Amino acid sequence: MTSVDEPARSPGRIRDAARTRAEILDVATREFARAGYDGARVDDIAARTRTTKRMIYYYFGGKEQLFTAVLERAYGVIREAEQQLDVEHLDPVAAIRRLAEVTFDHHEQHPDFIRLVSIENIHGAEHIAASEKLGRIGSPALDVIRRILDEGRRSGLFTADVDAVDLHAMISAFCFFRVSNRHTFGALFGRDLVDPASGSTTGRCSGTWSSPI
Amino acid sequence: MTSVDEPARSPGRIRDAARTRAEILDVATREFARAGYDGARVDDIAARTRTTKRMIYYYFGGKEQLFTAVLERAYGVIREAEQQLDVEHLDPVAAIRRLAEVTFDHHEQHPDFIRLVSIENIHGAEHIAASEKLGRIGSPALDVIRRILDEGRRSGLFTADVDAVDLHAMISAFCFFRVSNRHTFGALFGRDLVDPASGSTTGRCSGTWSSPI
DNA sequence: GTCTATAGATAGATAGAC
DNA sequence: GTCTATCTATCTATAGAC
Repeated sequence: MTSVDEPARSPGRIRDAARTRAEILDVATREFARAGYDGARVDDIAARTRTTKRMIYYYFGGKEQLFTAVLERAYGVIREAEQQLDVEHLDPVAAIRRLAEVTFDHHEQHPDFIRLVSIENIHGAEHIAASEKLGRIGSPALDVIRRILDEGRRSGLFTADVDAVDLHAMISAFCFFRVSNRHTFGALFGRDLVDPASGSTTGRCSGTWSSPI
Repeated sequence: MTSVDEPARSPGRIRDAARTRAEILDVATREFARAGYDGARVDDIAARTRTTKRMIYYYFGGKEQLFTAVLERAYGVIREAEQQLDVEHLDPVAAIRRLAEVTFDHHEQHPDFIRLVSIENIHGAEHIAASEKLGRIGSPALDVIRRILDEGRRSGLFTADVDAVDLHAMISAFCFFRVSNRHTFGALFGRDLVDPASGSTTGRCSGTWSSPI
C-alpha cells in the first residue's frame, strides 16, 4: 500500500486499493450511464482510469459484477440523502411537500443515477435481485412517508386512506420521468422538461414546488 | 413480386416485400425491447424470422436504421390510438379522466413500447432526431388536451392556468413509470406496480381510474 | 498489484452466386 | 429477392512475467 510517506514508484499510477476501486467506480458509472450495459466497453472504462483493464477484473471479477457495484453505490447515495431528511418538525402537508422537493432536486442533480435505474429496468432488475447489499438497503423515504401519513391521519389533516408505497410511486414517477424521458419528450414536443428556461412549470423546483398538481 | 396467383418457389419462405418487412419489424421490436439497442443481435433477429440477415440489410440498411424503423412504427401505433380518442361529447373533467385512462391502459398493454422509449432515452433520442417521420408525427393527445383545457376554462370549470404540455407530462409520467420502473420498484419495495393482485391502488384502471391523486 | 500480450468468441456488415 | 460463406473489427476475459 502506498501512503503519503511512501510515494508510488510508477509516477501517475495509484497504489491504493480503496482509491483505485473508487476511481474505477466513478468512471464505470459515467460509462454505463452514457452507453447502457451492453454499450459500455470495459476497455474504455480502463482507458479513462489511471489503472488497467486487468485491475478491473482483479477488483470486481467482470463486467457484470462491476455494473452491480456501480448500482449498489448509486443507490447508496440516494438512500443516504433520504436519511438526511429532517421533516419531523414540519406539519404533515409541509413534510410531504419537502419530501417531494428533495426527490425532485436529487433526481435532477443525478441524471446518471436515473439512467442507471432505467438501464437496470431494461435488464429486468436482475443485478438488484442478485445483490445482497441492495436487498438489505431498504428505503428511508418510505419510512418517512409512513410516519408522515400516520401523523396526518391522527391529527385529522388527511382523510383519504393513502398507501405509503403508492404515494412514494407517485412522487418518484413525476420526478423520475422528467429526467429519464427528457430526450424523447424534448425531441417530440419541443420542450425540455428539465431546463427551467423552457418556460415549463415542470422545470422549476429547488424549494419552491410549483407543479401543476 | 409474388402474388397470391404466383406462389413462392421456396416453401416456407416469404416472397412479399411488405410482409417480410413487417415480420422483421415484429421480431426486431421484441428483440430490441428485450435486450436494448446494443444487447440486441442482428443474427438473433434474423434467426427468428422466416428470412435471413442479408434481407435485413437489404431492406433497412443496417442495425441503426432497423431500430429507427422499429421506433417509427411503435410511435405510429400510440399516435393512432390517440387519434381514436373520442372525448368531445364528455364534460372537461370526464374528458381528462378518459384521456388518462386510455394512456394508462395503452402503456400497460404495450410494455415493449415503453422499453423502446426508455432505450431511446438512454441514447439521447438520436434516432428520433434523425427521423423525418417522427419529426412530423405530432401528438393527437396534446391537441385533445388543449381543446379540453380551453373548453374547461371557457365554461369556468377550470380555474388554474394549466399548460397542456405540463398536463400531458404529468399523465404520461405516472402511466409510464409504473411500467418502465416495474422491475426495480418491485425488487426494492416488493410490490408489483402493474399486477393488480399486489394490492396496490396503482395497479388498477381499465375504466375505473382509482389512483390516489 | 501492475503490466503486456493475446486468447477465444462473436459482433455487424458484405461478396457474389442464383 | 434470397441464399451461403466469410471478412474485419472488436469485445470480454485471461495468461504469465515482474
